[in-house]
Amino acid sequence: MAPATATTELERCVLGYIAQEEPCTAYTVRKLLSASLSSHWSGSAGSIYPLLERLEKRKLLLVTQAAFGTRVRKHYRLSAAGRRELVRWLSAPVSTEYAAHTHDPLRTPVFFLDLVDADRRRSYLEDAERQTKLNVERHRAELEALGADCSPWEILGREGAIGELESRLQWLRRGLEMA
Amino acid sequence: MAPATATTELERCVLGYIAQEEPCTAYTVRKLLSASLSSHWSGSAGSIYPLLERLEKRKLLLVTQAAFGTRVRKHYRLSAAGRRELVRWLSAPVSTEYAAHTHDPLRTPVFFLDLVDADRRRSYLEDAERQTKLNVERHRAELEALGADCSPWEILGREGAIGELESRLQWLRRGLEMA
DNA sequence: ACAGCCATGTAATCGGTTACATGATTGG
DNA sequence: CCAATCATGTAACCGATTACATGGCTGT
Repeated sequence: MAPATATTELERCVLGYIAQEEPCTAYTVRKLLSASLSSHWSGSAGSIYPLLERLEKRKLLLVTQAAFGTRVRKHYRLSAAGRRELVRWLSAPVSTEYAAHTHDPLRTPVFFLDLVDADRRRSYLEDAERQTKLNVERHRAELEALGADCSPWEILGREGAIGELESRLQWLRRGLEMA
Repeated sequence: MAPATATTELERCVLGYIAQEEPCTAYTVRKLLSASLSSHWSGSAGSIYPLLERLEKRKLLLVTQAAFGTRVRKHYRLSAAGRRELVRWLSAPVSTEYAAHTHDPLRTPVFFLDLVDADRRRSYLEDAERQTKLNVERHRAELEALGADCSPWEILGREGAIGELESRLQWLRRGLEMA
């Protein structure tokens, strides 16, 4: 009987990080998230520390405490239940909501571009293209800098993000031809 | 002096909808959002009614009330300030945070696929591919059903979503070759 | 009459953010 | 020794979600 474990995307992502890095601390997780080139999650303290407490309370994590001056430093590992939850996430079926998720903050405005003049349209699309190109380069550089020790799935994941940006770029260029 | 107008993406999107449909009601906006194939926004009552109140309080919207039995029905239009805010959104420069946004809920798990066996990897990727393909078809059908009366930018926007899904699909297929 | 949809809202909750407070460690 | 950085948290807020409550309209 799975107790209706409504796990958020971020919670599962953190489970994944911990599985790869265990034993590790909250700070490790935060650094991984804030190092990400995607602005989707910030890895702020206010999100991670309570999240880890939640996972611990749900017995998905095992904690070992070590002295750290006056404070304690907690090292997290996955529990058996945590590993099960992770495996569940990494198995079909994919939630239909996740599959239906399409979103691009640069795209939303495009739906309304007929409301402004051609100059503004051009300047919007040009700026969007310029910034997206920069981001593609950033992602490529990071991918290249990635050691050969990382898993092929890590590489594939990063290539997926690059693919997302490149399709966006190509699409913006079609927009520019129209503008 | 713009008074530090921190407008959310959803707020601006609603401004855009109202500009296209004015005068219109909260319900119109809700229907537009919930009809969207993207699961990013739900258009729930709890989000839209308070949001419109906020925009009204900030003088971005003009309201005319009409009798509706005991209740009132509010018709919204853009104010001059609302139109300015909208134009600002539809002009460069694009916020760097928006430009850096890359996210795909189907991709995140892929980073951790080395943690499970080949069977689960395959089943995950196959299911993801199947569902994504379905979504591409849904989007295409809607695009085709779209009347010729809509703006070319509306069409471009929808094609952008399709492009996002198609790049995802292509990428999932590369994953399947690896799995 | 009443079932079912159209339409407007509210309340509780939730998962994140920013900003703040504070302690420990390291390098100049 | 002091500044910067590493590291652990907390508090206030915020914008969304779900669930609920209610009223009005329409067709049978």
